[in-house]
Amino acid sequence: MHTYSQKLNSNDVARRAGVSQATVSRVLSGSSSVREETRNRVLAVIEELNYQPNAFARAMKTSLSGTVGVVVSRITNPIVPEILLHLANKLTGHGRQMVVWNTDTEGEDGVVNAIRQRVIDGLIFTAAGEQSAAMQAARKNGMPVACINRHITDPGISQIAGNNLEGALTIADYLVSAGRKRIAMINGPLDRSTLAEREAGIRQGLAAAGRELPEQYYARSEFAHDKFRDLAIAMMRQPSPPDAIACGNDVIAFAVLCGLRAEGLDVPDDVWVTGFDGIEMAGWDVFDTTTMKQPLDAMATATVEALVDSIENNETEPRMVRFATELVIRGSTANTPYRNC
Amino acid sequence: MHTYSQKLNSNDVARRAGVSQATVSRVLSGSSSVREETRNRVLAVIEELNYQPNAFARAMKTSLSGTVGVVVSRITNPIVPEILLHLANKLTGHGRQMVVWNTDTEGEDGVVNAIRQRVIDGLIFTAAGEQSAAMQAARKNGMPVACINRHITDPGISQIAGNNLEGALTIADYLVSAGRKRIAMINGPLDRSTLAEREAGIRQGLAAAGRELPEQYYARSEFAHDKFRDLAIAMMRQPSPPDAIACGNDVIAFAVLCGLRAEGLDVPDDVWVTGFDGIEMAGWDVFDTTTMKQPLDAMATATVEALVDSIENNETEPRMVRFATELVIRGSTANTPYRNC
DNA sequence: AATTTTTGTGAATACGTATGCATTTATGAA
DNA sequence: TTCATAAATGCATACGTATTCACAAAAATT
Repeated sequence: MHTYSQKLNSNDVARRAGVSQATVSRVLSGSSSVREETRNRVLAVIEELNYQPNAFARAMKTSLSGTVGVVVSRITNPIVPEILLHLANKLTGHGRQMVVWNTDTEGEDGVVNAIRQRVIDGLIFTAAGEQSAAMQAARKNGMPVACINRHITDPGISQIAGNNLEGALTIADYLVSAGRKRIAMINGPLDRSTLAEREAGIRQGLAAAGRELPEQYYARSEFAHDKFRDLAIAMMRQPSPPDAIACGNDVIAFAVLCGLRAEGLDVPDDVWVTGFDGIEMAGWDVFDTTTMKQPLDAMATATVEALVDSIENNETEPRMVRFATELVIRGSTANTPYRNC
Repeated sequence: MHTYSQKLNSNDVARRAGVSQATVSRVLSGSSSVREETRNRVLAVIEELNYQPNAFARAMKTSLSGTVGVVVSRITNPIVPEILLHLANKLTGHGRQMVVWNTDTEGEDGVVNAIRQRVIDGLIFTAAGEQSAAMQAARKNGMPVACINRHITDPGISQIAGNNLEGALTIADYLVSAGRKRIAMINGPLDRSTLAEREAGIRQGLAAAGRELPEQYYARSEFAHDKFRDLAIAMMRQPSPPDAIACGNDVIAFAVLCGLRAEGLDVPDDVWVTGFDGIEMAGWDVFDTTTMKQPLDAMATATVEALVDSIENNETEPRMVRFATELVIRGSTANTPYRNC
């Protein structure tokens, strides 16, 4: 038999330690100096009674909850859990919790309420949403915000992302220098800054080689596996199909590979495929996708640091960080060496 | 120019509406009866001032936060985001928020603290963890708990899962009746009830057909893509390789398919493969995996209902629900019709 | 009309912590 | 030793809500 841990408060601790409640509070928050001996006595009682400070009372006084919100657009997009994993690890390291909102299916009401009620100390955006209700609510309520893997025009907000333009330039150069003649691109919505920047990089890279991205080698659709798959099929059924398809990200590349497989085409013999992001699945044999790897771990670290500094130290200077990406060559392109200049 | 929404409290509303603070509280919580006219007047002022009740103060009084915790083992396992998506939707429908802990990399300290401090009203377990620190802490602190997609021996906890045994029996019957002669199984850790139950189902199903699962056709490893992949390769290199591999779940099946592809084997000509779960990716062309689909949406609904009832209505009777699964036949097995008896 | 019951409302209090202010104790300089 | 200064601690209060108790008014019952 056991009893639920009875509700203790700092007064109980204070009484037993022979100090005032204020001292207990000071020991816990470390805000003010407490004599070594007194501190140890209090800590011993806390240990002995198994006392846990009341998070709500603390939050009410400080207006800080220790919780950070994360807004994602589609949690089932495989890159999202990878990002969430890193964010959660970093936040845990700061003694913070993570609330997740999936705006795709939930809508934004939940986040907006949380912002207005300030039940979170700060917000991380993975989803686009420059003009989203959540972003506007955050701005209006003066809530610290950081964006990971997205660029927005507001210069007052910390933004941590990979260098998509440079990465895409490298991909274009890699494909051109490997002798690909008819390079195509399949991309997703351009209101996602990552995809827009990568497309710009591919176009720019081709132009630098005196090439271009002709209309019939370019296709774009909203974000849906089957749509990308069908675009790939349609593209390869053209009279003169491309011999390389650069995709806006790995997930698009997977869908394209599915389409090619459905058409009975061989990769890389018939056509090369490249992705972008370097998510785990890209290394699986069935995909084996050449990709541009983003350092998600470092990006998550930077994002959390920026946000936490903004929360704890009233740091107002936004941080704009671009991380270098790394070309990972795999079987979806012939195994040719490539020296990045 | 704008100002941040100034901090209002229920006293401000009360004053402006010409009532007492208690009445404002009653209007908001709906706990007690308020005259129609008074209520409307208060609501009008709330609207006018754009007042938001303070969630922390409310939480302190009621000892309820409106937040539910979800414990997952590995958020990057593709079935996890699918489950989280459904859970989040249902929780949002109940006006609740979701905190996620990924015990694989974060450890359990975060959850345990949250439990002890009661910053969450209830907890949903996706991860195993019958003997986990979090589960024990939840029990010790009398926190409402529900398990989805996992079975634990504690009969005092609501458990919602698919009928793994029946589903696996069906798979075995399907493979046998389709004429597969050498049926193998590749599985993950048996301390995951889902995998254990499915293995039992396969064995039982084979036995019912007068067959068995010989040692050389059975392999198991911890949960890691490469391990499953290598197990598949090793199994197919045997003198008399199997002509069908039943996998503990879809993700294992994906790894097996990767191994088969690496070996240059054809599916389903050389060997059939089945998964279990029916996650989205199983329908992608590169996998095209025959699987046993679990009704995750319904399962999530049942889980959240059980937990919320337990929280709000002090419902103590645990709910044990098993959902029927559905065989989805795809290209990883020859497209033979199957009549489930 | 007189009584009982119900309904609506206000005053006061408690939840558990952090912190400004006042006070005591320790420390160091003269 | 004496005084000035710094460090350590206690007292009291505020954070914003929910809720008990008391009471008045209205409704229902006799």
